[in-house]
Order: sequence, then C-alpha cells, then structure tokens
Amino acid sequence: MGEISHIKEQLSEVGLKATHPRIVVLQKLMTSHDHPTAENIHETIKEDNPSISLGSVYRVLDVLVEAGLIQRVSVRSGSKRYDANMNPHGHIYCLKTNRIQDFYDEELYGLINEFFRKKKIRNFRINEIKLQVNGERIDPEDDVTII
Amino acid sequence: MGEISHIKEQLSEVGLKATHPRIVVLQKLMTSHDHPTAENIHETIKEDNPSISLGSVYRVLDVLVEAGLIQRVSVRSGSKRYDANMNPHGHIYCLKTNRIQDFYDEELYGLINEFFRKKKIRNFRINEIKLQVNGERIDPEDDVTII
DNA sequence: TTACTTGCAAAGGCTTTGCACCGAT
DNA sequence: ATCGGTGCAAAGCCTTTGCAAGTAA
Repeated sequence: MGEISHIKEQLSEVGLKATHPRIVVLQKLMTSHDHPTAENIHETIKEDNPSISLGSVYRVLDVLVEAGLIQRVSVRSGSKRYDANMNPHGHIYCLKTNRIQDFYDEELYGLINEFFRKKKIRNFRINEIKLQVNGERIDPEDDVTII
Repeated sequence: MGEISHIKEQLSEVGLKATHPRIVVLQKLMTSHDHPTAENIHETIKEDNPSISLGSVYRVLDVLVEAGLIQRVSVRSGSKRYDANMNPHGHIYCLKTNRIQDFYDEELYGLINEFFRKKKIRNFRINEIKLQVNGERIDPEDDVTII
C-alpha cells in the first residue's frame, strides 16, 4: 500500500497520470527481475486486474519507456522485453533458457566509461552504452554468478 | 566474377549449396556496410534478380546466420538487420537516422575480453559479447568517428 | 537422381491504432 | 468539466511456412 503511493509518486514526478493500468504494470515491473514481455505482464496482472487489456499494457509500456521509468531490452527472441532497473548494468542472455539476468561490475563499467570519456567521438552524442553477454547456462535451473 | 567464386567457396566451406539466391544475398551483404534489413536486401537485389522472392531472402538470411557467415543485429527499429562483418566489433546506433555503424577499438576490446577472462563466471558459457552505443549524430549526413 | 531449395501466397506472431467510453486531475 | 487514457477489436507490419516445382551436387 505504501508501495503503491510510491509508484504513484514516480508517475506524477514524470508528469503522468497515475491511472490503474500504469500503477499495476509499473509495480509488476519493479518487483520482478525476469525481464517479462508485454504478454507475460498481461498474463500475470490479469488475475487481479481482469479489466486491463493487452493493448493497454502495450500502450502503458510505451509511455513508461518514453518517460524513462523503464527500458526495453531486445534479445534474439521474438518479443521485446522490459526492465525497471534503470541503473547502469549489462545483460546476460541465455540462448538455451531465454532468461535474461542483469549484471553490474564497477570495475568493468569504470573501464568502459573512462574509455568513452577519453576518446574523441566526433559527430555523436552518446545516450547509453549497452553490454550484452550471450551464451548458455550449464545448468538451466541455476543462476549465473560473476565473482 | 572472381568475387563470385569466392562467395561460392565460402558457402561450400560451411556445407551449403551455392544457390543463386544465397550467392546474391551474401555478396550484397559482403559489399555493403549499412546493415540492411531483409526488405532492403530484397529491394536492392531484385533489380538484377527479379525472380528472387522476399520469402527466400528471409530463408537465406536464416541459413547464413545459422552457418555463421553473417550475423543479426537487433536495434530499436522494427526489423532485424544483417551484418557480414564477423570480426569482433561493436555498433554505434543513431536513433535519429536509424543508421548503424561498426566500430572497433583494440584497447577497449582488450579490456573487455581480459575482464571476462579474469572473472570467474559460474554456470555460463560465453558465446559473444555485444557492445552497442546508442545516441544521436549531430550532423545526420556525416559519419561518426572515434579517434 | 535425389535431397535440398525456391517462389508463391497464405498464415502467423507481435504490436499498433481508431473509436467511443471512462476517469484522474 | 476537461483532456487524456482505456477497452475492444480490427488492422498493420514483419516474418515464417506449406506446397508444388525447380535445381545443385
């Protein structure tokens, strides 16, 4: 409940009306780390919110991306996937299980950022730097860990 | 002409029949650096090869990717795009023009590779590491250069 | 010759959109 | 009360696929 008012705040902070579909979709994304598709989200939320249509989920996701509250993640798979983690981080994508796992390493991101800060890049304003590591889990059930 | 026999060799080296659509599509990709979509490729080649269908272009692209002769590049834009540059490299994607430009820097790739070689990654076999820099060109007509 | 590939056109999956109604501010 | 958001269903875009005919090896 306190959570929901926090979600509402986030929405109005970026100038969006705190409508029911927006609150539900954003909350779902902020409390899951599985990078769901629009359809995944619809499936999950419709149990408690049967009136929210799939079309609205798509529209809400577009608006949230546009507002910078969530981001789209593109992988090989068919559908676009969504992520409410807006801190800098990379994605580990498993081609076997189709799972996406966030990862962040301060040292690595330090290196990459420093590289682009030092280099002269002509005719381009950098928005974001995306790092994606593709491969396969050995044990599909287990998480990947970077030590 | 000597080019075409080189293309045919590449195809048979990976065990693919050197059919006309495959030769034409692969040649187009190897001589362009604009990361075209399936439809772009079809448009370009159909002037000289009116019988090659769009469906076949899609099938040929799938086969070439599967064989490791080309790679798919996913960006925000609607369609998948293709790249015959199989050397390690990153992509600079301009949201304004939708253009993709390859880039490679030995130092940066050295850092990233060394990072992943040194770190212990549990439960994952890395296939490829993708680096994509999103942003906007200042002059949409001009190339981006990294010095 | 034989198994694979293609052209064609239809089907499929994911996403967007028009419209009338509804609701947050 | 107003303007923007939503549900619904239809349309749209990109891609895949079944089948009969064609072709590289």
